[in-house]
Order: sequence, then C-alpha cells, then structure tokens
Amino acid sequence: MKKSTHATLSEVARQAGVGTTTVSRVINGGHRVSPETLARVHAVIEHLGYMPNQAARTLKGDRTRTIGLIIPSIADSFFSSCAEAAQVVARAHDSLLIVTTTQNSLQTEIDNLNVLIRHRADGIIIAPGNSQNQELQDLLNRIHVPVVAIDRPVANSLIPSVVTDNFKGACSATEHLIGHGYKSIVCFTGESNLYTIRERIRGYHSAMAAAGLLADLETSIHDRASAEKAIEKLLKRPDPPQAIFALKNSTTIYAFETLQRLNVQIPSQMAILGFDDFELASIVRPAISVVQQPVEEIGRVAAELLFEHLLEDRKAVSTTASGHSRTVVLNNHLILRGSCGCS
Amino acid sequence: MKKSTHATLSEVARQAGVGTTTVSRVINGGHRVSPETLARVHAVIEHLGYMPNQAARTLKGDRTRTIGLIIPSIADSFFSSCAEAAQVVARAHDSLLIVTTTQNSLQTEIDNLNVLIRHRADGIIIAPGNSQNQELQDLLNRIHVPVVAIDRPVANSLIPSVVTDNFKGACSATEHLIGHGYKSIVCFTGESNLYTIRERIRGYHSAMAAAGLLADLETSIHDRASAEKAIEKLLKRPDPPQAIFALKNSTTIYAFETLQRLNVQIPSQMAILGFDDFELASIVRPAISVVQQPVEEIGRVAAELLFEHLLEDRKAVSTTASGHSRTVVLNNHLILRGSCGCS
DNA sequence: CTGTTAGCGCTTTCAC
DNA sequence: GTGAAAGCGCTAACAG
Repeated sequence: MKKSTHATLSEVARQAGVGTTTVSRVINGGHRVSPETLARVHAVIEHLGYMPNQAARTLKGDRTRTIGLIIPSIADSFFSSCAEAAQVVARAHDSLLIVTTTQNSLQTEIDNLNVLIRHRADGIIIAPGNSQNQELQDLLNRIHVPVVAIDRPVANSLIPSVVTDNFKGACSATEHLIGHGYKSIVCFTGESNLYTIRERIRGYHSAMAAAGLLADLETSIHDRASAEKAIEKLLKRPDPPQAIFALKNSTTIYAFETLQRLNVQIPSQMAILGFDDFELASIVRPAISVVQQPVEEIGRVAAELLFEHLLEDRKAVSTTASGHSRTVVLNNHLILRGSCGCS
Repeated sequence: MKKSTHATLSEVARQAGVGTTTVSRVINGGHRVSPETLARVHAVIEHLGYMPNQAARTLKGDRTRTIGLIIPSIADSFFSSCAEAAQVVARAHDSLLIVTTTQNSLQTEIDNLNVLIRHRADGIIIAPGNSQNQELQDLLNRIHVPVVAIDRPVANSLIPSVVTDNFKGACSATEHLIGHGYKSIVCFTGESNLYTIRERIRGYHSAMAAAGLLADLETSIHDRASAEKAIEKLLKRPDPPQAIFALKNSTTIYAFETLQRLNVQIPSQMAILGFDDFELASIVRPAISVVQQPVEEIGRVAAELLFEHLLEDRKAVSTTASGHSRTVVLNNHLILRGSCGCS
C-alpha cells in the first residue's frame, strides 16, 4: 500500500544491499562513496523512481529552503511582478517560494501567515493589507521568522520593508502637471485608507501647497459608474479642473475610459496622469503618463534582503540588533506620454 | 538554541504537565479532553506561541494538503488568473497551493516537478511548456501523483487536461471576419510550435478553406519591430489584406500598436481580431474584438478535477481505470468590439 | 569507504 | 480522559 505511493530511502538501501547512510550520501552528492556502490545505488533509485521525502529532511535539518510570499492577489500585475522577481531570487538561493493570497481579508492574511509558519518557511515576505492592524502586528512581532514587508511598512514594528517613494513620486507628478500650467488639478484617490495612497495624497498636497494652489480631492471613485458621476460633476463646474491626477491604476483607467466616453479631449480639455504604470498605458490614445514604480525591483530587493537576514541569523544568532529594521525606499520615475500634455 | 526558534509539542506537554497525546488531541480539535486540561494546554500553547510542525505531521500522515501548480510565468495574466482560481479551490479544500514558474525552460519545468514530488504534493497542475517532450512525458507517467494539465494536453499520456477549444474559437473568429465580407485575411501566428497556436491555425485554415478563401500565414511577428516590418510589407501589396487575425495577446498588441502608428484606419482600412482577451482591449480605440478564453474556469476546473481524483484515489485504490484520462474542453466566446468591423 | 544507531516532532494504537 | 511507546523517512554522529 505505502510502497505503491513513494519508495523510501531504506527501501533503496535494502534493494541495493547497502546501509541507509550510503544511500543518503549518494543522494546528497555521492561523496565518499565508491564508484561501484554509487552506480548500484543510482540504478536502484532510478528503478524505484525514488525521491527523497522533503518532510523527513525538514524534520532533521534547520532550514526548509522555503520562503513564503503573502500578497492580496496574484492576478494583480503589481504583485505578480513582485512575485515573479522574488521567485527568481528564491531559485537562485535554491529555495522554493510559496505564494499565498489574502484577497484583502485580514483573517486570510493571518491564516496564511500561520500556514507558512507551520510549514517552517525560512522567511516571509508580506504585503500587509492593513499595516495598522494590531493583531497582525502582534503576530508578526511574535514569530521568530525573518519577515520583510513590501509596498507598505508595518506600523509599530522593527520589520524591514521595501517600498517606493510614494510621497516624492506624487510630488513630482503634481509638480509636472503644475509645470504644464494647470492651476486646477483634481486628485482622484480611490480608497484612501492604504498607506501608499495616503503617502501619495501627502505628496499631492505638498506640491500643490508649494505652488500656492488649492488641493482638490475626489475620493468617491471606485468603479466606472462613480468615475462617470464624478467627472460629470466636475465638468459642470463653472471653471472645470484642467487636470486629473489619479492615484491608482484602476482609478486611472476608469477616469480615462469615462473621459473618452464623454468625448472630453485629452489633454487639451482635461489632462490626466496616473500613479503606477500598466501594460497598455502606452497603447491607448493619447498614451497615458504615469508614475512608474520599480515593481520587479521591489520583489527582488525584498527577497534579497530576506536571504541576507537568513544568512546573518545563521552565522550570528546573537547579533540580532545589527542592521535590521531598516527600510529600503526605491525611487519612482515619471513616464511622460501624451495624456499629461507632453508632446 | 533550538527552542529559540520554535516550540515543540513535547515542550508544550511538559509545561502543561500532560502527555504528548493530550496536546496532540488539543491541537486537533480538542475532542476527548477534559475542559480544564484543554484550557491549561491552550494557555501554554498561547504562551509559547506554539505552532505544530507541518513537516512532522506530513511524515506521519498520508496527505500533505498541498498541491502544486507549474506555469511558465506568474506575471502572465492568463496564468496568474488560472493560479488565482486554483488558489480559491485549494483553500476550499483546506490545501496549500504552491505555484512555481518555469520561465519556459524545460529543465526548470522538470526541476519544479521534482521539487513538488519531494515535497509530496498531493497533486500537481501543470501547463506543460513543451507537451511533446519525451523526458517530461516519461517523468509525468512515472510519478504516482495525480496530475492535471492545463492549456495544453500532454501528448502520449493518460493525463487529464483542461483546455479551451482553440480550434473552434479560431474557426468562429475567422468565420466572423469572413462574415464581415473580408476576403483577404492574414493570420498573425506568433511562434507556432505551441499546441494552442497550432490548434488556432488549424481553425483558421478550416474556416478559410470552407469559405473558399486562401489562407495567409504570417509567422514572423514576435515584437514591435517585426510587427512593423510585416505590416508595412502587407500594405505595400497591390491588394493589401482587409483583416488581421492575431493568434495571441502580445501579437495582437504589437499589430494594433503598429497599425495606429502607421495611421492605418481600424477597421475600415484594416480590421483586427485577437485571440485571448486582455484588460484594456475594451479601452483602446477602437476597442479590440477578441476570442475570450474562460481563464478562471480553466484554473478552477483543473483544481476541482484534481481534488476529485485525490478523493477517488483515497477511497478506491484499485479503481484506477475509472474515469481518468479525460479531457475537459471549455468553450471560448467571441467578444465583439469595434476593431473587427462591428459597430 | 561503509554501516549502526539515535533521534527530528508528531500521530496513533493500545492500555490504563 | 489520559499517557507510554512505536514509528513516519531521513541525517549525522560515531565506530569500524
């Protein structure tokens, strides 16, 4: 019954007429084993289709060579690009990346964290859905596993994070719009309780204030309908805004779509600039200017940071107070296409 | 040293002054344990931040409650949507989905399979990069783990698969273009060694032949430059084609972009229809008509099929010759937007 | 070069 | 209700 499923090391040993140690040596590089024995064991392994049981190995050793990644959704290109980049790093470190998704549910996030801990992941990368949540903070601070946060830092913790400079990005973007001569610039926020969005709002405010302009926040947009309603309302103003700064991808798209449908000329009648690049931003007409985040870099840097910590922890168990708790801030870049008023 | 990392069950048992069996019962539902004991054990668990070690559990039991998914890339929306859907099913079955990516490398694909087998995944879903490869087929046929193929079936094997009806989809699409009155329809294939592409080509050929039209394949397109070259060449013909049928996403986009750049009117001067839907196909102007594949359904059905097999295998070890080796073919749908000539 | 042996942390009979 | 003890498959001393 059991044999039908998976051959075991001792099974191999028996059939090859050797001890288990020898087989263990063979599957771990074959050092210190005589050529004949090695060949014989290999033959039996081949014959049985033997594969070492990772669970048993894990039970002995200290590392599982597994790292976890917790993200809201794998279908979101921002996170899937991070994931892809992290995969590459993990593989380079001979580790397996386990990606789990939370669908933005706090409970699922905590569940996933627990699953990964039960699996004894060597380390975890997480994009905390709600970085303010107490329960999550507690759990994160309690576990003895290196964690790196991405996209948003975890409040009240020493957890290192890899984020982009949302403030500066939004600031530059707003300044750019101001540079085009627009005096009245609305900011479409989407939901505004996320760290990233709040930072971007801050950047927008800062740039507007510096230019002596009035900030104008539109927080109601979360789908096509609300975008339409909001934009129609804006157009009815005696002096409609000249530009829209959209703080997230979907909002940018909803706004763009609506402007098109309402036959509002972009950028002459209303310019638009979005935060976060997306595949077809360069294909639509006019092409959409955006603040581009170094998405792959986030995933890559986070994974590298994590492995760095793993190595540190391995060699110096007591030097915990070393370089931890740092935050890596990556730069965003303004990609100028037509929609903001550039050629 | 070890304690610093993770508390163990026996540690909990000792501190709670009970046997390991009792603790085991507690963490597995707490049945057959007296209320007081239960409370005491729970307290210690809480105090120690104890988490059962999955590796140890796996070593005992038969299932790991883990399934693997092997796809070319997680950043490709087609596969990431499949993955997301599979995640949901896996979670519903209280299992962990491990997603690995091959970057279209056969070796990585085989490596990933081995990793998953070593981790004793209960089952595996794979989008085989090269479904014809002998080595992969052998490995897949040898392992005693339920496997389901998606997007492309594995040749020469009894492995069940979940695919879309590429032939019929391409056929209907071509017929639709023909219905618009176009006589000269070029088919942009992209690389043509994949199963899906070959099926689509077959569908195109079939529809063209049925209408008594000449098939016209353009296989050179793999980036912006090649698209531009090919389209310029087509336009120079004395009688340029009236429509393009693009067999894959990226090709559709390259072609669309080029047509725009060359100021070719879509669809009047040249119509275009793509295979596989993408987020912004409906946003660009004109919106692009496509053959839409039920992406989420592929992932969902594949995962469900897999769990179905797992359950079968569990209850009837000998009924192996039951309903296996079937292939599920999902229907594609034509989404008509402006680019093909529809309103 | 090779084998014996003792666990890793957990579940699971089988007694009490 | 509860616990003792026997492994699950593997690795790592420690002897030869």
